[in-house]
Amino acid sequence: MPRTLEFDRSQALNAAMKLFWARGYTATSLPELLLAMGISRSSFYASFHTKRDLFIECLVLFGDRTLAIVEGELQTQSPLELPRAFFVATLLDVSARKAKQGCMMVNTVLELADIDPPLNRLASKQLRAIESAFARSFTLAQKNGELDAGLCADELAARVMTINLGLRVQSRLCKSQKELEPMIESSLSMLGLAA
Amino acid sequence: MPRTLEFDRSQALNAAMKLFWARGYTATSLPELLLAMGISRSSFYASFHTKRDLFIECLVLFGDRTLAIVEGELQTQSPLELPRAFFVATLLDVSARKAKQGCMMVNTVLELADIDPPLNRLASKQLRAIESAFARSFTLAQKNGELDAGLCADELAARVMTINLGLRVQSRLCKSQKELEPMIESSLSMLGLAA
DNA sequence: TACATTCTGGACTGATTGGTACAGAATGTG
DNA sequence: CACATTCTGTACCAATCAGTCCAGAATGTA
Repeated sequence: MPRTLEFDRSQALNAAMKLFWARGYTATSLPELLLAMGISRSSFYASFHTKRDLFIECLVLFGDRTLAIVEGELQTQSPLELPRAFFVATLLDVSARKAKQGCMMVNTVLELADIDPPLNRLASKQLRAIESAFARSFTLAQKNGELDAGLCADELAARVMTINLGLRVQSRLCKSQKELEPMIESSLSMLGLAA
Repeated sequence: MPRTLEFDRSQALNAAMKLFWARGYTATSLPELLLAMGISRSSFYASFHTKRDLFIECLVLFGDRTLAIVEGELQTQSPLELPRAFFVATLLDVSARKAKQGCMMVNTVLELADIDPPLNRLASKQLRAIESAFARSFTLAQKNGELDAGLCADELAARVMTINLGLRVQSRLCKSQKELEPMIESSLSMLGLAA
């Protein structure tokens, strides 16, 4: 079995994800993808099948990484600190470029809601997975007595998600990270989780 | 000066806006637009110049109408009731189809942020105009003593806007209006404006 | 070194994109 | 009725789109 693959698949996938993340599905053309991924057309179709298949793979990658951030913070942070840790990790502790790109799942939902329902459902599902992770951590906090058991953990998680979605849109507006920081503080105080 | 225009310009513009609103800029093709507007290619270019020019006109129309809703509610509602009135008017007191379309300005920002900066700036400006209208009404309420003068009116308006953006994204997810209603109540209680 | 196998670059396809050109239909004025 | 003017339908354009195809380059095995 001679001639091995001449490019790093996961590296190419990562480059594609960056591009889709920044420019969306429709506006990212195949030639642009090939250039960013550093591969040729035939290698592309041999390894990734279609543009849409590649997009799905990128979306899953992005969703998994985002979920990993939440789960990761859960290891070291108290559940009450989780929303702040998540906002800081994804909006402030990243390059200005990444912050401006917002969240790939949110971008996808807004771009493709009426255009490609299956992709919309996939992105929605991934967002719900993140919301569930928050809900689980709040339930845990209630059992530990860290969090008032009167509040419904699911509703609190839903509030965090609405705020989160709002902040993602704000980060795609002209706003710099300097403007974003007080917004995050303000949001946390709305949630009753201020410092 | 013989032969008058054979179509209703504002009606055609309205049809175009509906389509752009639902499907976004890139995914709406010229043939689709012509069909929805009920005019032919030459009439289109004679009256609207380019697809992009038409989109700008639609975006301005949408922004003006949204702002008119805020200003309109201001005539009859107390400033403290304004956020609820706005959410209800734009998310619940509309058809399910319209609710699912979200907000055209938000959709535009997310679709075109990196693709067409001038359009992004236009949509951002329109969103800021709405935020300003909220801020003005809160300042007024403080002078009337309806609202605690300790709170900063601008920051309260910014909070309303973040929540608003979050709800617009939620409305583009699979969520029905039945699921949206408790989210609105929950959001108002975060803002300290619950019933 | 020779072969089988696998990958790669570039030419090509048909469809679709936004935009233009122009002939002819329609209508108000004289 | 004739003309000038304006609008509209259609054919057309170059560019770009995603996707296919195949000749030839590259490499592990024998």
